[in-house]
Amino acid sequence: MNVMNDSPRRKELTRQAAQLFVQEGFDRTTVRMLAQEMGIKSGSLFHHFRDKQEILAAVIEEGTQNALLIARASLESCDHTPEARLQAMARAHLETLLTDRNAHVVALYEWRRLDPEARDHLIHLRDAYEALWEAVIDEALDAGLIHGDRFLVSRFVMGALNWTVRWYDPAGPRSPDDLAHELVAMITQRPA
Amino acid sequence: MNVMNDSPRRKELTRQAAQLFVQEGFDRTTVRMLAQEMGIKSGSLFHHFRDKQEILAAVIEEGTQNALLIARASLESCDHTPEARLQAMARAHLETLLTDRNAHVVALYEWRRLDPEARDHLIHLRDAYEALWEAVIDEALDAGLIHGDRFLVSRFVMGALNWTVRWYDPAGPRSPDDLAHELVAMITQRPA
DNA sequence: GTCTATAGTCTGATAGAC
DNA sequence: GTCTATCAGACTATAGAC
Repeated sequence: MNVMNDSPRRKELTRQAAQLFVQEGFDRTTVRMLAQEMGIKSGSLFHHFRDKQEILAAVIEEGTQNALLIARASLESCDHTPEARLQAMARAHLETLLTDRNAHVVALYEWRRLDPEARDHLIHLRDAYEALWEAVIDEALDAGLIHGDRFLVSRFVMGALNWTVRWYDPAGPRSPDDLAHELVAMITQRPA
Repeated sequence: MNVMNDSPRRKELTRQAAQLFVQEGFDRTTVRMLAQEMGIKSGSLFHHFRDKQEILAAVIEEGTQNALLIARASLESCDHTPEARLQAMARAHLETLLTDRNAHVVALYEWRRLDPEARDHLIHLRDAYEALWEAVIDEALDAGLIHGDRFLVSRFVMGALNWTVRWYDPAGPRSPDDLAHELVAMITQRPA
């Protein structure tokens, strides 16, 4: 069994697992469902992953890493104003949540299902992503664009964004970009 | 089996189930765990509830009903300004989520685990609670206290509040009331 | 790398005595 | 209203052939 490799095959299997975990939740997703989605039998799955937990860890690592990369790229290609940077972060966050609709959602909603060892391994990645957010929030606070406690504002903003997964309708009239714009408008107190 | 009764016994069992559902999640909570928490054997559990699903429905009904009652009471005993009312709603919401720490959390986080019939039965209760929120948001919008789209502002505010469950530390320095105050300050753009 | 077959465990739920 | 005993099915994971 190939533990901890990064083969393209494993990446693809991880992507398919993510989709099922979002649809059904980790606990309700059986190894048989995963295998079927991947077009193999359940026994074969354990050639690629040691156990079901390792699949979850792979999905969450992929989801957080991806969110981090996209957020960084987004920050590098936007205007250098606090408001533009805040908006870029919100848009990037929503796009990984609502457009890809898989690994990042799993990272947020199934984090508690990780066993302690996997959590210890992935917590640094998660911290890096949250640190990026807090830096951008800090800039907005320093510029007087928003007000309040840095820790609480970060948590509230991320919470508002994370919860969109529960109600957002991709077929509806609003794009993730619209949502990002409206959220920033809400906390910077400008009419949308 | 006593389906759909409201005996004090059943209420108490529902309360204990809620605690386990929050701790472990619905899927990972077995009927044996529930029975043990209740001080009976697993077979006896089915005298009070038809099946595991019915326990979940009872918890969610209890949690939403309670949130609705507390929110209404909170609105009736606060000042009649849009800001005070917004704060009262936020405080009530957080108190049912973070202080009771059971049934309302289950209502929010395990809603998707309800089977379709139970969802149909409970959706009106949930709608009533959300309508209360939207009314208070509307007042704040009309008064110019906040800006934006009524639907989006409601969803963002509720998301920010709901996500506190994931990070709030009851042993920390902040009370639910502090959080409510900071959230309202954030969206009304006043220094905390 | 995938298959078949299955071990071993846990699950929700039922039956019937008390 | 609670108990004991148990069923039938589903679950993760393994073994060994190809």
